[in-house]
Amino acid sequence: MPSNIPHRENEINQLSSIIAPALRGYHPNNIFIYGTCGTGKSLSIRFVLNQLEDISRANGSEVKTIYINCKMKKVADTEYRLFAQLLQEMGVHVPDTGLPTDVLYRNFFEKIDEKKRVVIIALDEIDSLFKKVGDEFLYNLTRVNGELKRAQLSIVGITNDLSFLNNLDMRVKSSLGEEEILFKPYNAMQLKDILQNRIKEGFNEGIVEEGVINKCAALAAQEHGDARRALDLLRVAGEITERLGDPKIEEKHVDIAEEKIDMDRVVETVKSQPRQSQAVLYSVLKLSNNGHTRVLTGDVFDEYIKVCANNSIKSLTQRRVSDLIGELDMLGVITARVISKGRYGRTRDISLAISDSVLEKVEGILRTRFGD
DNA sequence: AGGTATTCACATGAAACTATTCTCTGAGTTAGG
DNA sequence: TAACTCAGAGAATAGTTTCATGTGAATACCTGT
Repeated sequence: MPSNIPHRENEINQLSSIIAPALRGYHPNNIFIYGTCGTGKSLSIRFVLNQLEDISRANGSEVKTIYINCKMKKVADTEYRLFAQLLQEMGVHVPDTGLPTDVLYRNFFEKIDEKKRVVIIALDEIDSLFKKVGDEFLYNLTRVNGELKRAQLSIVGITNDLSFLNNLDMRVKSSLGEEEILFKPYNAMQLKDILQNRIKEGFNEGIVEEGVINKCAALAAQEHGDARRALDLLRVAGEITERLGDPKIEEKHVDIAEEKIDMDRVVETVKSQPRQSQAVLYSVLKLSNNGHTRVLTGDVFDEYIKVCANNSIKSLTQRRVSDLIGELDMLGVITARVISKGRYGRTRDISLAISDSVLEKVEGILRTRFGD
């Protein structure tokens, strides 16, 4: 976490002024924050919440802030786990399983309401949780305030899905969206500034060439101004330079970094897929190697059955394979477009979405796992 | 020629099932007093 | 009598299967000219 956050002064001020009443024991409005990824949303809210806690500690007011990322696997990606995590943050341990959800819910209320205070909960990537379990938990949470006797609860929702608010139930929408803040993407100039800031803290002077900063900023600006992307590029370029023993970071290192980030991402996701999903991917791979111009769901399924037979794996239904193909598409390993071939049905047009060098590596991994 | 109806090959949805892991509870057992 | 053991009921979750319904447009089939 950097010590200062350039180009987000406005947003941070807004956030602060909305949240500040907490220090005087008032209930701050619920806030809804949106903006694409890498625009500093999480960073800003965490910064503000930290400050709030510091100040409240200093002047003795009862404020508790909780930051939770709803996307983290095994942490808060279901309603049960969200409340489990909230309770954890309040200092109560709850088991992973075995308890009914509404018990957690009750415990949570009692815990919050045990004394007079203001509690602020920031739910990052709230849309991913919503997609999994619907908006019931949000409704419950927003409704809480009326039921609490002593404490006050405010919610900060963070999402990178701009249309998220529209999908919500009206009641939740009006309650959660009391205040809205939009984080705009950084432009290339701002990205440069951010990079320069970090370079001052992270690198020795004169190591990073001017062109490198421009390049990182430009590449990231193409990806809707994603600052994290820019910083990753710079960091990986730095690592590569160090490994090669070169004295300075140059543009060519950024090129390698770009390639490597992509490669690592794909290889990691492929490796971490369950066996069935890998088998499906392997089938896609084999088919497109055989020069099929158009790989369709049916083709993949047939091939997949063969792969399963060869490896004595229990094969799944077509329904499931169809979903797996969709998942691989989401992961960006393959591209699967739904097309209609008129009289000849509707299916997915599937192709690989990875560059040749990465492909080679992936193929190696899968081949050792499934043979020919 | 132009318009409508069919039809294909899956997509997409919903519900239900399987297996695993874990808590809670109460009955039965056991050790110690 | 308190402490311990253990089986059974219930939960949460991930990953599937089963059943049901949806769908875009290339063709087949009509229609009237």
